[in-house]
Amino acid sequence: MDILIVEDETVVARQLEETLHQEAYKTVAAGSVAAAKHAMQEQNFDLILLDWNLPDGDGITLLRLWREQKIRIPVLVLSANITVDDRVHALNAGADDYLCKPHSSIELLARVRALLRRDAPLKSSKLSAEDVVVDIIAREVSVSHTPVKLSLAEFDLLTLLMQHQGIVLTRFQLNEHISKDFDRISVSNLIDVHIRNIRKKLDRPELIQTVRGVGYTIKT
Amino acid sequence: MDILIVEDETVVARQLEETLHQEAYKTVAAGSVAAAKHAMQEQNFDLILLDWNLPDGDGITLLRLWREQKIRIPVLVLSANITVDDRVHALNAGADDYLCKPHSSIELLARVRALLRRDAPLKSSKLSAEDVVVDIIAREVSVSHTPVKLSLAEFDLLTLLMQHQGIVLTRFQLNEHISKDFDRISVSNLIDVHIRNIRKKLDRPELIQTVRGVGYTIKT
DNA sequence: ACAACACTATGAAGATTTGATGAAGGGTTG
DNA sequence: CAACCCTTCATCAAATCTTCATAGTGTTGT
Repeated sequence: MDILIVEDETVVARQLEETLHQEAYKTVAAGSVAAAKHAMQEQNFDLILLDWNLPDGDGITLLRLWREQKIRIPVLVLSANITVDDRVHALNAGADDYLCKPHSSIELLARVRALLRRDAPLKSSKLSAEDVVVDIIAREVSVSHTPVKLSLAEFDLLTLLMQHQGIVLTRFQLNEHISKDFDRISVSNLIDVHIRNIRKKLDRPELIQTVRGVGYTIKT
Repeated sequence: MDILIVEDETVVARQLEETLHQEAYKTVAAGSVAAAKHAMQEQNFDLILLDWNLPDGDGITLLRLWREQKIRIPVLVLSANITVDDRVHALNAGADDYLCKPHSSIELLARVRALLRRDAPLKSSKLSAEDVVVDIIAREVSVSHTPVKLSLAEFDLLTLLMQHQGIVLTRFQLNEHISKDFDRISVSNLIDVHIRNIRKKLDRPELIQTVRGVGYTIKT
């Protein structure tokens, strides 16, 4: 079993490697996004340990990239202080599990074993409403079994709405989850435009309902 | 609005506080049953977030104690367990709502808002009178299981009346809750018109009763 | 009981707000 | 540079808010 460790702090990386070697896993360490990409081209891995903060980019972008390339290797995200929202972000981007640092070696090994077990396949990562299915890990959307291509923002918006079926989400809440610049306050109708594009692509005008004066929602 | 957070894991407690601070709620964290009791004697709270598992006792006992003391502050129970039994136990003990961990900040805030919107604690996020049900989180109204579409002002007015069943609300009070311009003092029969429209849409003329010379009310 | 009054209900019209939509500029990527 | 995506903007249509005039109903005093 080969495990790729993407972690910039060499001390932490070496600890991880030692722990994993205890159970005879083979490891490769990459200290940056570039190194991780390179390693992935060189070799096939069975599992990836991915640090959230990297010197030349962040883990979430890398993870999204892999998932878009249909790379379905289980990914265990590591983060120093993972907030509830980070956790949501991680799962949205296609992570299979997450672990807060610092952690015990027992905990790490338990999760690694769980992810490597073939008979326990990746957790159900699909959300559905009507005949629309969103696969978070594969980052694919389909309407009555026909795949539909959504852009990044469109996918994230649809996912958020699907994850909160029955709850009305305000434009502000929706905007917070798709914008990378936290400080920028959008006064435009950006969300409206994205929603419109989603509706057009899915050809299901009724799926996302407008709640006038409040926001948008997908009913249960 | 002051919120008491009873949670022993400091990491989780801090996440909760951060989330709540986003919407300008003031928070106090207590890491044990003893600390929670002490905090309750020091200060008045508008809402309590209560973890189910605590180091020196469990949440359900604490909740029962409070309810026996006629402490009627809304309590939102947090738990890692998802079983139906736990949920039933929590509601039986006097909890107002129930949330599983991990959860998104949006979900938490939605439920917190729903619970703070009323003065008298009620189970779950739904208000009802006769066969009319108002779901605050989904922002849906139904009459004998048939959904009814209300406008923003109509929904807010009906909600306010439902939250204060048995209490007569004056036009001034009702107006304050739906108007965005604080300074504008309505001298018109704006509220009357909204009430009329609600009555017409719900087809329940008796639900909202007119109290001549005072305002409107919904009886218990 | 009756009139005078005060308060509420109702219908409709005008004003305002909100969302939908098409198009276009700018940025990024391959 | 070509394709794609994000973002903004102007405009139109529709939903909603607000006002007003008038009709209806209960209340009070004589």
